Amino acid sequence: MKQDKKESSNKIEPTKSELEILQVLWKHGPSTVRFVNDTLNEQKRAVQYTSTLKLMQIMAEKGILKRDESSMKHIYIPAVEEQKTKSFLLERFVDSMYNGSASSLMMQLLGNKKTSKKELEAIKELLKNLDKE
Amino acid sequence: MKQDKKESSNKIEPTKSELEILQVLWKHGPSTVRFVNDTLNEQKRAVQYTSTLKLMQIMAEKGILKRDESSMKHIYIPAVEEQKTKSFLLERFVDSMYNGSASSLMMQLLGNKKTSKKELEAIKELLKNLDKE
DNA sequence: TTGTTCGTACGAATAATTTCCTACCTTTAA
DNA sequence: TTAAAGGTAGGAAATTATTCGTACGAACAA
Repeated sequence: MKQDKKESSNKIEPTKSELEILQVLWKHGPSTVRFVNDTLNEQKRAVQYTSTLKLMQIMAEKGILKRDESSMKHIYIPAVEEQKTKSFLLERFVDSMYNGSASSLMMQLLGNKKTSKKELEAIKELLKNLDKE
Repeated sequence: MKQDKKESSNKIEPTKSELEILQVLWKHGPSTVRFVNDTLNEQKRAVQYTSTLKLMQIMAEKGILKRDESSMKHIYIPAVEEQKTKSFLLERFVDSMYNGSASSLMMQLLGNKKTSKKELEAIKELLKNLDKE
């Protein structure tokens, strides 16, 4: 039995705008276009309703989103789990920017002025615990 | 005295292709278009010389690259230091993907199957040392 | 000197992404 | 029953990014 249904290609390659939409869906769960559009306008930038609609339709076509058409107001939901997608994107980022070296990225993170003391502490704590295993 | 010269905007927003070119320059230092193009063709994908030329010219216009035109073969060099650019891009990535939480990213990294044992060890080591300070 | 090779400049074609207009249907309140 | 509000679909336009053809000058070997 095949694993995937009908996605022509199962590449997860969200564009910048698509990622913004995914953020909203990840944060708030399955949503209508109206909700996503409102949220984008509040939190990001002015964008026309039909623009968001179109984009989400395209994402559904591509297989990035699934949608429930049972009611008139379609409900959209990410086709792939948040963690899986983020893992993939992170991996790609590390590969292209740090030649695949996670520890290089770490170094950068630790040296980054923008990473707060609190964050640093949290990271240290995290690793300390991990070390005990 | 102003800090910047004539760059209309000093936003560092390299596109995907531009990033590929930056990688080459970061790795090999100031280079000619010919060298960059050859490297891309060897290590990445088939691309015409004039395409790489055009892109690098555009990058120079944007202020992403500087160039030395003293000899016929122009020499290109990144306008911003590797670390600075990488820091910026990493920060943006963390902000958009992990809501600014570096430790969240860490967690992801540690849970990622693709992060090798060796990498994990290196990271632990890194943090262990950092902890002593 | 002459032709071949290698370089830049620049315009335009193509591709990818994003935006929005228009048409038309459904729901709802008057 | 009708008008207004709110939905979807789809095409086309606008924007951004990428690719490459053509023109032409400089270097160099024959």
